[in-house]
Amino acid sequence: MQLTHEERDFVEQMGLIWERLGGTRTSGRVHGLLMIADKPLSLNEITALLQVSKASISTNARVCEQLGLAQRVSVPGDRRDYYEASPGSFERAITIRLQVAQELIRLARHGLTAIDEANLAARTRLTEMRDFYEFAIAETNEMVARWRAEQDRNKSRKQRRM
Amino acid sequence: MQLTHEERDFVEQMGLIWERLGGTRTSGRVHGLLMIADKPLSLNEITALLQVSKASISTNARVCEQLGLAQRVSVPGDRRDYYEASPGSFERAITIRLQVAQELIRLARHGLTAIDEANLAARTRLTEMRDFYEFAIAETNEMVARWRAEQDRNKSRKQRRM
DNA sequence: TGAAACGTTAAGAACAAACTGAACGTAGTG
DNA sequence: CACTACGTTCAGTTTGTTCTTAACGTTTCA
Repeated sequence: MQLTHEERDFVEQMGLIWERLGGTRTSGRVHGLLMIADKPLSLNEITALLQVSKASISTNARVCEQLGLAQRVSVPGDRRDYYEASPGSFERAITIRLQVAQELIRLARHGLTAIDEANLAARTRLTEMRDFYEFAIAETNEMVARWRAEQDRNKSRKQRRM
Repeated sequence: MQLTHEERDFVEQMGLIWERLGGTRTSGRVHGLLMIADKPLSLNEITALLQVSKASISTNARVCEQLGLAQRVSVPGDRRDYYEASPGSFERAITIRLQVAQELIRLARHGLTAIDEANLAARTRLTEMRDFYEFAIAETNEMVARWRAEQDRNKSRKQRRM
C-alpha cells in the first residue's frame, strides 16, 4: 500500500486537529490513516506508511483503541495485530469529552459550598456554570441518540432496497 | 483580598481542567479566580493571588479576554486594568469548539474527493464523518439557542418578582 | 523633571510531552 | 534448537510550551 499526496495530507491534518483537541499528533495520524485504509492495517504497515517508530505506533494505536477510535482485528493463523477504524468513532469522541463537563459540574457544586453567602456575583456565576453543563450533557446525549436513530433508519432503508 | 483554602483549590482545579481542554493552566486559573471574585480584579491583584509573574498574568488575562472568558473593566480616574468573568462564558467556550468541527467537515469533504472510488469502506467512513459533524454543529447551535431562551425566561421572571 | 505605577514585550530558563532506539519476552518456523 | 517476526516497555533525547526576569514605553503625580 502506498499513500497518494492527498491522502498523506489528509492524515497529517487529522494529526494536527487531533493535537488541538488535546491528543497526540501521531494518534490522530493513526486514526486518519485507518479512516482511509481499504483494509485493516498491521502495526508494521502503519509504521511504514507514517514513517514513525514502531514503539510510538504501538503506543498510539493502543490509545486509539482505548478511545474507541480504532479496534484490533485478529486473523486466525496470523500472529500480527491488525487495526481498523471503529464505526461510530466520532460519536464516541464526543461523549468522551462529556466527562470534562461532568467534572466542571462537580467543581461548580463544590465551589458553591465554599463561596461566601454574600458573594452573590460568584454564586450566580457558579450556579450558571453548573446548570449550563447539566443542560449541555443532557442535550448532547439526546443529540447522539437522535443521530443513532437516524443512522438506523437509513440503514434499514438501505437493506429494504437490497 | 485573600483566598480560603477551598477557593484556592477551586482555582487550581479550573487550571487543570482548562489544561486538559488544550489551554494553559494559568489562563484556566485566571478564569477560575475571576469566577469566584466578588469584584473585578486588577493585574496586580491577580498576580498576588495566583503567585504568578505579572508578565504571565498579562498574557493569560488577555488570552481569557480574547476567548470571551473574561472582559476588561475600566474605571474613570484609575489607570489600572480590571478584569471580570464574562457572563455566558461557557456557552462561548462551546461554540468556539465548534470551529474544530467545521474543519473536520472540510477535511472529510476534501478526503472524499481524494479517495479512490473503489475504496467503499473509506468513503462510507468519511461520509459519516461529514454528516455527523454537520448534524452536531446544527444541533449544538440549537442547544445553545434553547439555553439562552430559557435564561431569558428566568431573568424576566425574576424581574417580574421585583 | 524625576520617580513611581502600570502594562507589554522579548529572551532565556525550566519544564513537560512525545518520539526513538534498544532490549526484552513470546510465539511461531525451518 | 537456533532464528526470525512481532509487540511491548523503558531510558534517553528531542522538541515544543510556558513561565520568569528584565527592559521598555507610557502615564501620572510630586
